[in-house]
Formats: sequence, C-alpha cells, structure tokens
Amino acid sequence: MEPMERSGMSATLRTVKEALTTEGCREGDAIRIRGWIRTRRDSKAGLSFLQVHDGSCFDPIQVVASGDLENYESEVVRLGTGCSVECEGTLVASQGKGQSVELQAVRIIPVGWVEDPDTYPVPAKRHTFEYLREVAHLRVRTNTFSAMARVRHCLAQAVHRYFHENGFYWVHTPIITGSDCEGAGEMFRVSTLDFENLPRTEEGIIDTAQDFFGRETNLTVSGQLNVEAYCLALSKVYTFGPTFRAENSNTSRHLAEFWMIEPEIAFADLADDADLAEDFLKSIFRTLLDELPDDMGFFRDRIDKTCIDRLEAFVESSFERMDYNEAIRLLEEAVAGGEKFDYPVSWGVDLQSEHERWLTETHVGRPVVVMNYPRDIKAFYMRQNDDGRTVAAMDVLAPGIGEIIGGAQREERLDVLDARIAEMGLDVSDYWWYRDLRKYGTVPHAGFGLGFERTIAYATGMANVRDVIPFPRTPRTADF
RNA sequence: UCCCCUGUAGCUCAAUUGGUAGAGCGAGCGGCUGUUAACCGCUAGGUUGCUGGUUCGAGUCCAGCCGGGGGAGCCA
Repeated sequence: MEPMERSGMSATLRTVKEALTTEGCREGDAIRIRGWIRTRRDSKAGLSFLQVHDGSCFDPIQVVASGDLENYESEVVRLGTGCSVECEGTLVASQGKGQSVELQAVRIIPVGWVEDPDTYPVPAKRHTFEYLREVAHLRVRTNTFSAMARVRHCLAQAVHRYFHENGFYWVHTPIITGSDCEGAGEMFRVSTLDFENLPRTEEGIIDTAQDFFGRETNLTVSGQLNVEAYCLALSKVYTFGPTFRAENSNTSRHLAEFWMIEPEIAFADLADDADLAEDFLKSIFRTLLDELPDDMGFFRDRIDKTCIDRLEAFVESSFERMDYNEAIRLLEEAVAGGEKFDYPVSWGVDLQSEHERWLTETHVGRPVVVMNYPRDIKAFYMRQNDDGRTVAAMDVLAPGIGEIIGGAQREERLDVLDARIAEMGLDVSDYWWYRDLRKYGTVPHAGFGLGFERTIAYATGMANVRDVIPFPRTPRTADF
C-alpha cells in the first residue's frame, strides 16, 4: 500500500492488528497507523489518549498524543469519536493498564473531521440494536458490529475453505430465474416493463413476452435445482450466494434477502448427506473458535455468555441419528409422561419448534439428525422410500436453535419423480431440464441447505438475523 | 398475515385519579487526572409519531393511520 501523499509520513504502515501483535511489530518500531477514533481522553497536564480502530482486529490501539505535538492545541484536542486520523510514532510498552503496548505519537494528522459531534449518530455510549439498524451505515463502527463483520467473514471463508479442501466446486447459480421451476415461497418479480404503461395481451393480461427476458422472471429462492445439474457432472458442488423470499415474515429469524449455502453430492444417499452436514458444521465452528478468539470473547462477555461453550460442545459432540418414526414415538412417550406441548404430536405431522427443541435439548442433549419424514409434508424432489409413506429427508437439530439444516436425498428415478410431480399438481413441462438429469446418466444424489445468517446468529448469540447482515432487507424496509 | 406490547430531548427511559414535560447517558464549555465504562461543575437541547375526537384542560382517555419490538405461521 502506498503512503498517502498528504501525510508526508515515512514510517512503515501497519494495521492495528499488526501493531498489537508480536508477529507484526516489536517495541521500539517506528510505525504508522490509520483508522477512526473511538474515544479521546485528555490530560490537561499535557497529553491525550486516542483509541483508534481500523477493523483489522477487535482491540483498538491507544495512541498517546503529547502536548508537544505542533498541532496539539489546534487540532488534536478537537479530535473526537468518529474522526479519521493517520498517526506516526513509536511502539512502546504502555505505562497504563488495559493494553500492553501503545503508540507514542510524533505526528497525528486528522484526515476526516466530525463537523458537529452532537449529531454523530454513534457516539461512545450504549445503543439498542433497534436504533443502530436505523444507522446501519455507521453501526459497523461499534464493537458489536465490527466483531459481527469479522465473524461473518471468517465463517464465509471457513465455508469456502472446507468445501475447497474436500473437493467441492463452488457453483454460481443464477440470481435471476424463470418463475415456474422453483415452487417454494413467494418470489420477487424481475421486470423492466413500464409500470405506468404495462403492455397487455388481447385478453387484457400483462404481456410478459414483451418483458426483458421474454418471459416472467424472478429472483431466486434457492439454487438447489440448478446446482443439481452441476452435481451430476462435477460430483461434489455447492452454492453460496444471496437468496430472496418475498414472504411477509416479521420475525427475528427471517430476511427478504439472505445468504444460503447448499452443497450437493453425487453417488450419495441420505446417510452420506447427514455425515457431510455434521463434518461441515463442526469444521466451520472449529475454525471460528480458532481464528477469532477476541471477537468471540466479546460476544461471550457482552452478548451471550454461553456462546463459546455452546460451540465447543457442538464441535466435540457426535450427532445422534434418529428416524422420524422414532422421534414421534419419543415425543408421544414424553407427552404420556406429562410433557406439555402447545401442538399435538402424531405420526404425519411436521415437528414444531418446541418438539425439535425437546428432542435435541432435553432428550438427547446433543445435535440430532432426524431422518425419513412423511412424504406428504415434504417437497416433490425428495426421494421416495420403499415404505411408500416417507421420503429421504433430514433436519439437523441443535441445542439452542432447533433446526439449523434441512436436506434430502433427491429422487433420481424419472418415473417416480414424474408420478410425484403429477400427484402434487405441478406442470411436468416446467421441469423439462430437471427431468433430463434423470434421463441421462442419473445417479443417487443428496444435499442440504443452510441459512448463513442463522448460522452466524447461532455462533454469536445475536438474537436477530437483522443484526448479522450488513444492510438487512425486511418487509417495508430496504434502506441504505 | 394473525395475536400481544410499544412510540416523550441525539440515545435509553420517567411523568400519581387527566392539571406548568424531567433524569441518566451522549454533546459543548470549564475543572481535575498516564487516562481507559473516568470523575466534578455549568450550558444547550422538546409542536410528547401523524390526523381527528372527548374535556375548562390531553404525554395521559377514544378512533383511524404510520413506525418499532416480541410471539405465531411460513421457512433458511
């Protein structure tokens, strides 16, 4: 990185992280750092302390500004929370408590002022997450949101690294999709038609043939169907990208725009799928614990004191496997034994959140993979089991969150798939290319979906997925 | 979409049966201090979400609308 022309500083540029770690710097080094001021504390006896952060690590660096600095009275004492600065000096052992080293500055150059500190939206005080969502462009300057950004990055890198090291290819499935192949969930229309003057057919309906793609198009609700095509040539693949649902869901676990991870493996059955899910989740959480102890320590201290213990237990545990039949039997026994649920339990119903939590938290005490669900409550593409009433679907349930992964072995037999499409009232012609995959060299294959924001929320203890994505999109909210 | 809660200073919240709108934090200024959730003093800061209604009088009661939160459903 080139030194900024205006600074005229010549000392080696370091990140705050490098300055604070022995791998990066040693005491006595002449260095230069750049960043934003979190707080300034003055000693009128003749020096000031600036806490400067640059995003490279959780801790800020303390910059000691002596009154001897030529711009001390004119500029340094006017620097406050939010100002950007470039500082040059010597790395020294700290005389105070709270940090081992600090930067004894010989030059401090203000780069960007906060013109009116009274209006700065994120002064150094406590804020509610609800308020900070209204200033999402500045909330990343807080401890919580800068830590969140690093955790998010770390987990994203861990996802890619896990798959890459295990022979998976990252497949960029389309964001814009034809409407009729995806089925699940309300979708966002993609169109360049003039809303003020919509073209209509002779029958009076909107003429989508005149739209940009010559047909109705939407934003994707899942890359699964597309990634299956690549799976049946590359063997091990995954998607990791934005996903869109136009559902009017107003909860702490839903976003209109979120990121989803969907691996797909060929020559694999449901048991292979469950094994992959277990290995994958443990791997990315292990990486997070290893690589970001400071940020995770913050989440433990200020957000959720159990988050690290929970992840440690998660990565050390072995997942229980259990058939849906068995899960229902256990739940019915629990009810007979006096356990109270809001929703009744019987074979054929989908498990409610309270049922999932009981299984994984109370009964097993570890993550649980529930497998082979009734066919009537699952999607058309899931593989029919020989019993004629279940499909090879699975959910991974984890203590503290419930369902974290949903997956299935896919129906690879064309005749069975066609029968299912017909049974569910879907138009078989919409699935022509998906059916081709079964006509030409079909193989058993399986995959699962993982919501990235829910994963981050689980890892950090953050209660709302709106606070683990930089600029959340929810019903009636698309600011920034 | 349904149920519940909620909207007062930049932020977090008070304000008795309807009777002159307050505090803490933050900000500015001053004091003090190798400080670090600093501390002490002073100052500024309000059409109580919007519209209408009841009343001598509404932050308070009523209706509608808008925004926020929690839960449910849907799901990831």
